[in-house]
Amino acid sequence: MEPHLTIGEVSRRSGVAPSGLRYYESLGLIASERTGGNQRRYRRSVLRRVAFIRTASRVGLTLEQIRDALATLPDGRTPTAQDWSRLSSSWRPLLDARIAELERLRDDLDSCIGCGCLSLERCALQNPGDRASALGPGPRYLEGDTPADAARAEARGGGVGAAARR
Amino acid sequence: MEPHLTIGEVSRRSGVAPSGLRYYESLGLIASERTGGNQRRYRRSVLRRVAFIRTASRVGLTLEQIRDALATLPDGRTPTAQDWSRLSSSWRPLLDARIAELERLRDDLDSCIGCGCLSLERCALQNPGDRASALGPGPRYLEGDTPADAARAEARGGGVGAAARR
DNA sequence: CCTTGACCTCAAGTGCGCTTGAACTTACAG
DNA sequence: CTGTAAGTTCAAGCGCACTTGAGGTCAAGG
Repeated sequence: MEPHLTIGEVSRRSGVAPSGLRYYESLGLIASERTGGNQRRYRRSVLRRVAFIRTASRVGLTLEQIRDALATLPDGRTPTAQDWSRLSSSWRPLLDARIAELERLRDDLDSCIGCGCLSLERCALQNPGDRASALGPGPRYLEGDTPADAARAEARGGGVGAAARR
Repeated sequence: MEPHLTIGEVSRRSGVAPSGLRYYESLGLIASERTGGNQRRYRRSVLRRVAFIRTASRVGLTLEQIRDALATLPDGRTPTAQDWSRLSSSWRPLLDARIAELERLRDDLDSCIGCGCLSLERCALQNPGDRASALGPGPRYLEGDTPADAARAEARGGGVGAAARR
């Protein structure tokens, strides 16, 4: 299968803007060949790859983590359904953890709502107990000096592939 | 109650770095008085306010939304437990929605995992059906031109106070 | 009085995930 | 052949939530 999709076609079919696709390529998440006139041409498999990237991103992984996960795909051949399945199944625990944390937060909220306390010392909302925090892929990924930062940094750490672990 | 907490004390007791507290103040989320020597002094109620900010932030609100929510607190008097309760109860639907979305994503993942499809046309993961997306407070808040961006922008829109509704 | 640590302001930097703009080239339809 | 839509590169910008650094001031103990 020779590459024949233009960046515009991939963009339309994936919902990712051309600039986004170029950005993905600059990070090594997708690849393209070039025409004589230096224009990108993609093979159809890039669509699945982009689909994976978008979904993984929705799940909350950083592009770096996704790149690492994609790097574990077989080199020579086109990835099989099993390959993709293996990768995406690794999201499961991550999703479970995120859901659990939000539920805990919600329940704490419920138990606090009557008192309106939000006390720093006593309130469950303020003292998460387990220090699992990070809700989404927020900003600041540095390990910090403050307790709050440290706790946040802890909560991080990917669940896919050889994701950067600290 | 005259203000007597230094920024360092508030920082230690809230877990928010001094720079963070100054940043909050610059955005109008908290207030302080000054000593003769221009140093900040806080009243104790700022601790509860900061607690609210941190928790709301964990829930996924932007600082702007939080500021708007805080603006609905009574002007003259110190907020009561009921005031805080009213504010934080507005998080409930937001949390519920986020949880529901993640669960849907997880379930879709489960049904996809066998096939490893991630097909752009057929896969539930790729066609969320309802276009509720946004997982956490990610980047890019502009309403975009692409379908993907539009869908993302839709998913946004706060649930607290007079949050910017487009 | 002096040192030390905590505080001040202001501008700039960071990290992520892109987008935008300028200046230019290519591909294709008529 | 020509017009135009779509492509190219590169640098810079954006939005959020902060942090960092430079250069200086303040407050309290010895």
